[in-house]
Amino acid sequence: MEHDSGSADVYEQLARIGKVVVHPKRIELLDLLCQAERSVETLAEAAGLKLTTASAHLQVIRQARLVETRREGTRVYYRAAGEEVCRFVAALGDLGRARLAEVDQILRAIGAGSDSAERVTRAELLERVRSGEVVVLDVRPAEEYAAGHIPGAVSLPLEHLEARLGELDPGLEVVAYCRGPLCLLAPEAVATLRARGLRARCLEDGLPEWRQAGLPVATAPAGRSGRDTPATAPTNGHEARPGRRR
Amino acid sequence: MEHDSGSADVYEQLARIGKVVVHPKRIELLDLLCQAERSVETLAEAAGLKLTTASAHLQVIRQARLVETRREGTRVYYRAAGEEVCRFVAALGDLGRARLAEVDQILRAIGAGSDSAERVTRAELLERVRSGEVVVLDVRPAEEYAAGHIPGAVSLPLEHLEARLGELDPGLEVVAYCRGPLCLLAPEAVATLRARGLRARCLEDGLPEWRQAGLPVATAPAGRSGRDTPATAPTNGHEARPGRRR
DNA sequence: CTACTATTCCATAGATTTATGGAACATGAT
DNA sequence: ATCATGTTCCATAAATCTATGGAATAGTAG
Repeated sequence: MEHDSGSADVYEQLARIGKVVVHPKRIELLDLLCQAERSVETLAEAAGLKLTTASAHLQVIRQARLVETRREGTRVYYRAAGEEVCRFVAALGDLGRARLAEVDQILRAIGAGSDSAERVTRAELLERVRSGEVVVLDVRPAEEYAAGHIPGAVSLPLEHLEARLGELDPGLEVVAYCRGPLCLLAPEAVATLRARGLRARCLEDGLPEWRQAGLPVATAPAGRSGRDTPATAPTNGHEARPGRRR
Repeated sequence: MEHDSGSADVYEQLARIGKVVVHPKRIELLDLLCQAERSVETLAEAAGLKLTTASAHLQVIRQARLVETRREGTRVYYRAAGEEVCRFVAALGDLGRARLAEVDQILRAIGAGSDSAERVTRAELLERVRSGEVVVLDVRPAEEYAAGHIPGAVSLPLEHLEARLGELDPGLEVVAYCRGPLCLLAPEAVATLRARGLRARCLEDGLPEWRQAGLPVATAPAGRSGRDTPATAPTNGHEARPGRRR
């Protein structure tokens, strides 16, 4: 009564968004989509879902307008519908880490927890990469690197890390990054590297946060070179747009 | 495979939070709790719920650790469990306004939409209130004013606005604020004031955003009895000592 | 102690959601 | 045209969620 009917409608609308994040797999899908555009099949596989189930989930997310689609031949590519989506997912993760002891516990179990004294800040990384003191490692899957990465970073997906350890200059410190605070790829990579006697640290957060901080993002084919050709890949329009910050 | 089992667990935990915002009334409750601490009965009434239903919803929110409780005599007071909660609710609202045309439409219908050229920025308000050019009006219910308000603001709940119009100096411009971008109180107040020929504008956003911007928040009696020594320790001084209204 | 109040717990009927197989569609190749 | 592939739509059984009345629980006042 204190609230007009108008407000009630607003909350009803917002619940449409809530409906998306009530299911763990949908959060996972959304998280993946904040990294890069992907086809249904790829998403299903990455999230461990049957195809039809994944499609159903994607429909739910789509009805909330949190994703947009693009058709390429017979495939349909989904992508996050704007920066607010990524910001929302980030806020959800932050809240989880802050309030749910379980989340922090899980993360901490592999050294990704909040005992992050070991993490490199974005500012520090920017400075040290400029002076050539460190090598930046993108340990996410190659597609995600291709869709957008820190300029100058080398793509070395975690799954290939062991096999390609030799490519790293043992004299340089490694700074690894991945999808964000909830992602375990970089912490695992760092653990592996340290076990081999290399100096390695994680970047604070991941690529989405880097992007949201307004820092430059490069898109280029996944290759194994230190050099980058910041050519915009036409195969995905996700980060092609100059996205506003803040 | 690509994801370790650990990650799956994390998403499962985050879905606990999602479960809260899947129901419109729970979003509404959370929104109210970001303004001030409240008893179950008050919350039920404010959200238009039966008591047991409200209690049930609050249990769900509690299980996600998004609220904390405090017992005072026979009453139980709920409050938002930290600033991250308010930030999350704000992110949800932002996302809704950005992506769901329906939300913006509803808000716009009463002049609270994104055609906010008319809004006063926080910086502007700070400056102008210092030089005494404007009077700041808190049009939320008195309890919420008591729990925290912009220093120097006058409490004049919307429901009493018409009756107490005479108290306003017609020479000064009025800046009204309420709960935030989704709240309709201030826009309505401004509409009323303008209809009477007064100069009036809304503040951008509401008190939670003011607080999150790091600006000072005062807690004090609304104009009645009451101590104003913050007894609670959480991030923001949720303190209420209202004489029961009505 | 008893009476009373504010809240939570419990049981349940009714509504909604989920996973999934199979059918239907759209697109590109033959 | 026909076929193959990737995706969506549809139907459904199993699981989960919601609102609500009534009972149980704490705290307070006589």
